[in-house]
Amino acid sequence: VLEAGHPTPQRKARSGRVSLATIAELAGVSSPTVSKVLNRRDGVGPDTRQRVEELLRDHGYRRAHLDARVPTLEVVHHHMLSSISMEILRGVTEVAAGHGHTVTFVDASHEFTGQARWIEALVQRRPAGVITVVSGVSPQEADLLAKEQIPLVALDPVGEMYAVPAVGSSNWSGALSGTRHLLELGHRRIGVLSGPVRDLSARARLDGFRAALDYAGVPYNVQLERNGAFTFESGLELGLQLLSRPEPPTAIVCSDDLQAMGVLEAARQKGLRVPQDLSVVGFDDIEQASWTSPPLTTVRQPFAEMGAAAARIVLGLADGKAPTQSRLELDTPLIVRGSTAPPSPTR
Amino acid sequence: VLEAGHPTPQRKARSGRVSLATIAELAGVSSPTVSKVLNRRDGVGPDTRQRVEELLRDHGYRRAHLDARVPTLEVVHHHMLSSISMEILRGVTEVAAGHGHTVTFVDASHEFTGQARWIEALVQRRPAGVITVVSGVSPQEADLLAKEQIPLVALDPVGEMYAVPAVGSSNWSGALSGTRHLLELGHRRIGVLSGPVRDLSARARLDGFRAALDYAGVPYNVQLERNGAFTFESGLELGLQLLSRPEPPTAIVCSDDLQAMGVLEAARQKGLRVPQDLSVVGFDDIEQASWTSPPLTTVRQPFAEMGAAAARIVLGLADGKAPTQSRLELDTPLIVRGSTAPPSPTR
DNA sequence: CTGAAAGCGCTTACAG
DNA sequence: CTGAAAGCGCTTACAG
Repeated sequence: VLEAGHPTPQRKARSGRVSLATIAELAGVSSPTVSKVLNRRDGVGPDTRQRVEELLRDHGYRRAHLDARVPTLEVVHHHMLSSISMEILRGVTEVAAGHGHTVTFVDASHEFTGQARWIEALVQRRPAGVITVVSGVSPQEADLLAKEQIPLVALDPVGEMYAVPAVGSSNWSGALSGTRHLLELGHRRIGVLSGPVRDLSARARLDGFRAALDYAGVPYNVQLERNGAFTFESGLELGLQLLSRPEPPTAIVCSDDLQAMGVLEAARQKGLRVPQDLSVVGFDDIEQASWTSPPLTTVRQPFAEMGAAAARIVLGLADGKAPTQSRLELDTPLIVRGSTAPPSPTR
Repeated sequence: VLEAGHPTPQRKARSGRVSLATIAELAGVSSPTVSKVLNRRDGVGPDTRQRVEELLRDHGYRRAHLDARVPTLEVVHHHMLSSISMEILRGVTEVAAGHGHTVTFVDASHEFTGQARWIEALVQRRPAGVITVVSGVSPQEADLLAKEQIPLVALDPVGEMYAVPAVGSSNWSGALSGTRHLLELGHRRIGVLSGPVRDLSARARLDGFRAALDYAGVPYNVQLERNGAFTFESGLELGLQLLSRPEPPTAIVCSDDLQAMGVLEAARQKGLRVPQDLSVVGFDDIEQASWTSPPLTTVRQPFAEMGAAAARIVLGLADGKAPTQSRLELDTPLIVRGSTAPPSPTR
């Protein structure tokens, strides 16, 4: 029953949605009160708050606008790295969700026709922060983000650093401990498959390998070093090369698990048993590493944790908190499985 | 030089950004004019437009608010499927980007503390559409999305369908052709590893397998059927069971590549050579399938294409276009590699 | 082609 | 605890 004389102003229901003012009217309170409830501010009586909350819910109220600074972290990929990218994304998402942020997946590996460059589109969207995965960002891109005050963290970046905060893992120490493991088992003729030359983390792994030999007083034999890509095919091809030498290595350290899987296949093709005739060490500890035959001894990169750490740093940056260090390196433990053993005495 | 008497109102530069009014002032035009330029409406002279555009650019103008309906597709995962999820995401992203849409990655596999249920948070964000990956959505969740007019497409959903448009692949025909391939090679004692019983696509694969036998007049032997999970471990365990039988199968059809990799390992442990002593067929054609030893013969699911198709359908739905069919099935070609061969005559 | 005026959907600062 | 008033950052409808 309407009270006599009570005005019933007609709200234009734009797009069929109720406005804050409508809710206020229905609740018999003012707009500021509804606004306070909506924004979880205090200064609203418990009954009023509850009544307004109910109305808001029942009428499916949604704000008409969102702040342009959207609670989103954008994760930019230039190369898709299948299960690795997924692990990183999982880590980022977990932290982001805990802070009420959403995660946008950006594939910058190819520019789409008619699209602005990914960075321009990204800037337009005004995310709270950006995380680049594996391949970093150009100095110009970093500058643009800085100018736009969009915080950026590089995850395991390749190449130069332009003072962008970064999260990586201890590539050098990882390769060092993988190599030491082989040395301790008694190997002396150890081959190494390195990664892309322009890739700093690949370089760090190679240096860690060399450092371990050096430290153990084992002379470095360039003949046993092969440079390749982070792929199965590369591991297969270079593994075959190394194993076809007159004096083949008794162990091979790889810079990537895919490579190591290629080496496992090379050994198979050469009729060599792993680990009896050849020990193999990988890098990354992807899921498949525990399913190879034998399961792969490898250096673990904690991808989900790296994603989570990167997310925490961007989120902090967005809050005006400078990171305590410009580069965070997570630990790379050696996971010993079945692909390593002492060298056979006959070889 | 300032004109005498020209007022210089002080704009409060909130958050350091210029407002539309500031730009209008600088351009010596009114707000409506700037608004028109901004929204690419006509009714603005070319010179004026150009001047305003320049000012907008030079001052890095950004709108303070965004329409709540954001050009975003949200991809919801309940289980992470490593490289498969990544492929799907790639397909979705490519199509979305082509339509100026962004892709948000939602991990609904566990609810985070203090967070609303993922669906509530999602509804608040008002994406243009939602794609669920592999595990679908509850009827309540589907209803909520329908009520909120947020279009939904289920990618390869498990279980019931609640009239949600879906994109899948031809599971039944895929398993049929994988099995036929073995029959044509001469196999008769063929084992099968099925997937989770509640999973409709797993069921379709099992049925395709049975249909192939049936059609070829090969009697079905339940003893050679094992029910398991889509994991390496499951494949290893059940493969071992099957291969330990007094009359082991000469071939095994798997419902998943990971399972098939487990079977490969089981064969190895049993001292059986693949494909001479045992043929193995997988399902999915994940990247690793070509790196096993021998490379896996498998039924390909075109994940990126499925993601792309799902994206096209939600985008259409968001545009008010009903899909031409409620379920789209993409083709599942058989990829013949090295893990299948005629059965050895001695076995 | 342009802009004064009104309006929308909020929020803020403050008086009571 | 509540809300009238002012204000922000836009857009709309229309007069010129």
